[in-house]
Amino acid sequence: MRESPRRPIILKRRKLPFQKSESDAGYDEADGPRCKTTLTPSTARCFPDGIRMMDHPTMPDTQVVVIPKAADLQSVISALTAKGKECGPQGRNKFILLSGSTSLEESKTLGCLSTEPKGDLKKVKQETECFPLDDSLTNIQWLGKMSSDGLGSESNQKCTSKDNPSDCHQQPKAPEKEKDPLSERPPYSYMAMIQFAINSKKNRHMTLKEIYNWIEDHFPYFRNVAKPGWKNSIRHNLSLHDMFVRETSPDGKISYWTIRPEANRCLTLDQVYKPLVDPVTPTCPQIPQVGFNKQQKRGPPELKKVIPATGGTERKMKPLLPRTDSYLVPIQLPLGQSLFLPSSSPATLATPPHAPSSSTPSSSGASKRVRIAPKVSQSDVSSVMLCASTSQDIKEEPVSVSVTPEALPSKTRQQENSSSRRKQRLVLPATEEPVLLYPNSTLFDSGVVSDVSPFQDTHDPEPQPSCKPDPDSPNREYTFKTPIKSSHPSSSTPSKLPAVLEPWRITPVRKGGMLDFSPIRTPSGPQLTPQRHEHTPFSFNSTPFKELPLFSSPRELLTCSRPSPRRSTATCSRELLQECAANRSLTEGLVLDTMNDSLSKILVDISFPNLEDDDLGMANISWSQFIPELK
DNA sequence: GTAACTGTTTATGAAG
DNA sequence: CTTCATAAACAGTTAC
Repeated sequence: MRESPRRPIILKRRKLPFQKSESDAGYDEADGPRCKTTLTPSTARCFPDGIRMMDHPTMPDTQVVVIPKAADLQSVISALTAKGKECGPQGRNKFILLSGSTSLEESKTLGCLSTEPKGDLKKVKQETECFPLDDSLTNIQWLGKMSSDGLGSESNQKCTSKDNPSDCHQQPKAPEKEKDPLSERPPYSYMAMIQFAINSKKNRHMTLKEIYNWIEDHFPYFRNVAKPGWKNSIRHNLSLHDMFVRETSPDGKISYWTIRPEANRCLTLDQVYKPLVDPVTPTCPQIPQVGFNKQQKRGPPELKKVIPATGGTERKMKPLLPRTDSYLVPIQLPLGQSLFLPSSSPATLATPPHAPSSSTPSSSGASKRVRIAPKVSQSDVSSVMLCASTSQDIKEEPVSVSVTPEALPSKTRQQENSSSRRKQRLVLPATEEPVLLYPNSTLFDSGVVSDVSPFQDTHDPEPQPSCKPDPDSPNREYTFKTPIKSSHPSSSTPSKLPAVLEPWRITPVRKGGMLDFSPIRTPSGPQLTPQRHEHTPFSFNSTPFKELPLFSSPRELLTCSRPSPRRSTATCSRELLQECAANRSLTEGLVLDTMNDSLSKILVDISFPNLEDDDLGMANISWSQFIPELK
């Protein structure tokens, strides 16, 4: 490496301490009084009947909101948004949304809503819906009232739109920059630019060449200034990040790249580029939303840093990171026993005893670098993925759909058997799409039991059709990624903390093609099938996710409200899970905390499988009844 | 066969 | 310690 890479602005740290930082207060000075967290009639504005809100027992800034199924989610979100705004950063501005049905059968966490004091709500989205998200929700413009006319500088917004005329309006022409846009490197990371490129297409897939072209077209720097190596970097990024999925055309002749829908925030260039109206005024609405996280403390200085010394009048980019800066944090809702029903699904808390250490990247000991796992065929990979990616990068944990060798095209199989280094597996055409086994399983041993062998070929004989995303969506079969992406941390940007080590993060697949991000573990039932490993269709092992402040367990999260060291959580987590299994008193979920991040989407979905048998009627039950802790 | 392209992986360093 | 950029080796594919 001869030259130090210029770190894109977006690379600014996004990670946030889970606990609310006092420094955050710096952004809300303009806001009204901090609201007291307790829900009062004044704060509970216009919520449809049946909505229950309660303060989270341990998270001072969070409230649990139970929304009747019939309720209009959007209106609720709007109301919550308003409420969050009122509350300001010190108030309860995060909401765990639980959908409540007349019975709890379908109750689930819809997501978590985090609001910003500034009022630009972090939207909540029912991520069980198909991806990619509708632009209305994924559009980040809400983040900062941005106007696309500020697109600027580097993004010369040339409307190339050969493929996508819509790009023209999507990426409005930027005022010509005075500054020699041709020689200025865009402040975006390759990952971001790739996303911009891919998202600029309606079908959201692009060939490598198209990506090159798009980038060159929109960022002349790469055409005119950058060394040829930038293409290598593009390829590298495509391969490296889980969010990018390579697919081939039905005829197998064309290879194109897509973004995993659940990881796709549908970022487009105009969405992240915003002029800084008043560079010296940190009160810019966007600022609070910038995912500067730790750097937020420094606030303005950081921001200034990204302002061109010469220009100074505009912020080069909206510090919205396409990756996950969001914080998916596990939560656990203490629930009455009644909520725990014997699982009809393989979901289980019965985490097989395993030695997480063996698969833990950190377990490599002193080795600074995580070694890449040995090449394994995809079919051998049994990894568990939790998918809750929200960001660009969310660095998704590998999703692993176990594919039987038979399911692979012969060619692919041959490659697997060959000594070829090429490990990537293409997304298969829908017709060849591998099916999941045990779709309901929420726990995949393989991932968990890494000590045994994460690469064991499960050879699950019976594929399951469930969890089949839109056939046209890249969302199908993420498994055919390289092992590095799909199962183990390895690479120049090593993935950390394999999801498999944290069973509580495992997401079951829900039938009907809907994603179910529920990490909830139900007591292991008879269905617990040890062989079931890898079949989560989506995994969130992309970078962002890895960045999440992880808790060894939801309990830890709730009780500690602090980030815990990532790498030493496996054991604890397992123990906790076992404990949970024992007392059946916990419901776990993930909370995506976007409070301090740019992330706007909530990808949390906690489901309560098998509650249909439960007699509880949500409509008639107050959470406080079975969640005493929630007062 | 060869070059070019594409994709994967490893390695390293800067910045935060 | 993490994230990202960069470089490069290497392998598979494709076009000529």
